[in-house]
Amino acid sequence: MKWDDLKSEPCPVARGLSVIGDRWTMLVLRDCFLGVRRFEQMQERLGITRHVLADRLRKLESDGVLRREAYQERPLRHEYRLTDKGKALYPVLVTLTAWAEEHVPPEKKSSMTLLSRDTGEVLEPVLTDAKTGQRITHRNAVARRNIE
Amino acid sequence: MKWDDLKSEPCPVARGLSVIGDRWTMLVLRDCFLGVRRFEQMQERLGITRHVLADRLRKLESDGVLRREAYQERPLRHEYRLTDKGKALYPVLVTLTAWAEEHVPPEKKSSMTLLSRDTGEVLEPVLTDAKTGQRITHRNAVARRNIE
DNA sequence: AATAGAAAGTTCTTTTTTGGAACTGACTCA
DNA sequence: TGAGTCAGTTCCAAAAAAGAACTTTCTATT
Repeated sequence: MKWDDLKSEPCPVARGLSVIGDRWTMLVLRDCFLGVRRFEQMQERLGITRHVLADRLRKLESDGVLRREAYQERPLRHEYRLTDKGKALYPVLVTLTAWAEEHVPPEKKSSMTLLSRDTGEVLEPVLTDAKTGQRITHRNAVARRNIE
Repeated sequence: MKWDDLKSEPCPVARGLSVIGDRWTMLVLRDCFLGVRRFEQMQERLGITRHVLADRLRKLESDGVLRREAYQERPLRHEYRLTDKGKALYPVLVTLTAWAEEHVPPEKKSSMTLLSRDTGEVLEPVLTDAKTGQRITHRNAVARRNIE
C-alpha cells in the first residue's frame, strides 16, 4: 500500500494517518500550537532537514491543516498558521502527550504539564462522552462501522 | 535527528512519536484493539509488507506496548496482545479517529461510530479535565515545561 | 559600492527505510 | 506423499530521509 492510498481507506484511522502519520508532521504541528510560524524557526527547533520540512509544510497546506500567509512583501515571505482543521488536532496532540508523559519516561526527568489558561490549575486530560460525561475507555466503548 | 534520538527528547510529543510515529504502527495497534492478534491476519488486513510488520511488532514489543505470548507449542506460535501501556493508547486512537471522521472525508461515504458497550448509545468523545470536567481546547489550555 | 546577513527554499549525494516477491522451517491434515 | 498453515527471513529494487552546500531576494552595515 502506498502513502496516498491511505486517504481513500474506509477506516478513519488510516485516513487520519495519511495526514499526520509520519515521523515529523506532529512535531511540526506541536510547534505551530506553541506559536512558531516560520520556516527558519521550525527548522532550527526541530532539527529537521530543510528539505523534509519544506515538503511537510507543502503537504500540510494542501491537506488544509496549515495555511500559508504572506507576512511581508519585498522580499515576499510567508508564515504558516493552523487552520480550524489543524486546530481540531489539539486533542490528538494532548492525548499523545499525556500518554508519553505517563508511559515513555525521558532520560533526564523533565516533563510537561497542561494548565488551564483561566485558573492556572493543572489539567488532567481524559476522554469523555460529550452527552453523558462518562469516561471513554477501550473497555466500555466499541467501534461500529456504518455502511451507508 | 535520528529515530532513536527522539526517545531521549524532553518533549513528550517527541517521545511518544518515537514509539508510534510512523506510517504503520497505529494501524497495527488499531487492529490489536479490534482483537486481531496474529501475524497472518494483520499482514492480510493491513496490506503491510511482512518484513515491515515483523519489524514493527518487534519494536512494539521492546517498547512494552505489545507482548508476545505463545498460544500453542508444536509448532511454537505466538500472538500479540496489548499491554496496559498499549491499552493506554486508546484515547490517542479515538481522538485521531474522531478528527479524521470529521475532517478527512473518505471517497466513499463510510464512517465509524463509537458506541457505549453498556447502553449502545453513540458516544461523542471529547477531551475534558478529570477534576473539573471542563472541556480542554487549545484556547483554554497552555503547556508548561517543568524543569526539575 | 561592497559586504554581511536573514529568510525560505532548492539541489545534490549518501544512507535508511520500504515495497515486493520468493523462500524457510516446523508442523498438521487428507 | 503432497498440500496447506503460520510466522517469519532473505534478497533486490525503489522511495524517502539525512546532511550539507547553494540560490534568490531583499535589508542593514561599513
